[in-house]
Amino acid sequence: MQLIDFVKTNELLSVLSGQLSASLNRHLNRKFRAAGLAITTEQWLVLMCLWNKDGQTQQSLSEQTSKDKTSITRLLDTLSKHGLVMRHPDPADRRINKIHLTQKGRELENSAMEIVKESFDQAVSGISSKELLDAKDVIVKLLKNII
Amino acid sequence: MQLIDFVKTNELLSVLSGQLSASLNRHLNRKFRAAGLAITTEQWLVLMCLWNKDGQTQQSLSEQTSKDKTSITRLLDTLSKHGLVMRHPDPADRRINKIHLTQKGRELENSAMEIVKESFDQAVSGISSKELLDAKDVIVKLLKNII
DNA sequence: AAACAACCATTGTATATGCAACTAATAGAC
DNA sequence: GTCTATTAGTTGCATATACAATGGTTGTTT
Repeated sequence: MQLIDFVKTNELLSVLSGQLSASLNRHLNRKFRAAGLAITTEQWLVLMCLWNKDGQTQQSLSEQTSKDKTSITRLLDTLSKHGLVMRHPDPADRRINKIHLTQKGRELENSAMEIVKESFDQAVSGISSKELLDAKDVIVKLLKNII
Repeated sequence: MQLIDFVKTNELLSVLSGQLSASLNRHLNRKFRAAGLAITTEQWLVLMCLWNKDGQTQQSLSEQTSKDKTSITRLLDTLSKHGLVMRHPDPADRRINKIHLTQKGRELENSAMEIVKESFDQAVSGISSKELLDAKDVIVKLLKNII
């Protein structure tokens, strides 16, 4: 018996959502790789924050992504190593790094978002908007219950 | 703006589910630790398969948990190191390891499942059964779309 | 029986994650 | 102004994850 079946009969929605998350993660990682984009889903998530607003602090990225600030430190180490972002110390507050996209980092936006959009379109095919909105509401409620 | 808000306005249900998964993971890990149980959520998932049916192969565990068999190899390395499971080579087919719980591994079941139940009860509080079932259906549909 | 394919598990390598403890810098209280 | 609390970021450690490649083992074909 697949765990998914066990879960279905035991109401473990949360486990299912973990499988969805992991599955979509793998899916996206493979698509990025297949398209020659040397980024991971996690890196994309951080980049998306920066495409939305460049020059943010690590603390801010940590809050937006709900990742530990340690994880952000190391994700940025990798992104920096790959030449997609740079840390700029803030002269006004020397505790702070402002994170800026490089040219290379900015150039990734269109191709990466296109791949993401394709994947998400595939994921939601055959599911109505109402179903998606309702499911999203439930997930938000679950999130609020355990935060 | 929290990423969660960005996501809400952009229909990225999948990102939300990733946050739910990560959040519940952290939540459970902390509860296990607080209760003095030296296991992680991922280890619990594998142990749950074994509590359900002892003596399975790694391949089988891999399929049930939707994890790569490499991940299972290493999860079992850890579980074995901690004395919760043992690998028994199958004399009938020397490619196979049968994974068996130790006494210590069996004894964990009740306390671990109690903690999980508490957490899940907390997560679903204030959400109706219908909402949960509908959300689960949507997640299963999403999963099938990207597998 | 030999050759080939399929299968199970492991190792190498890279990435991601979070807790605890730490350093450094700023803000606030007095 | 000094002492303290808070904040931002990093490092040490343990864990988790997956792809690619490999070693053995079993099954299949001829």
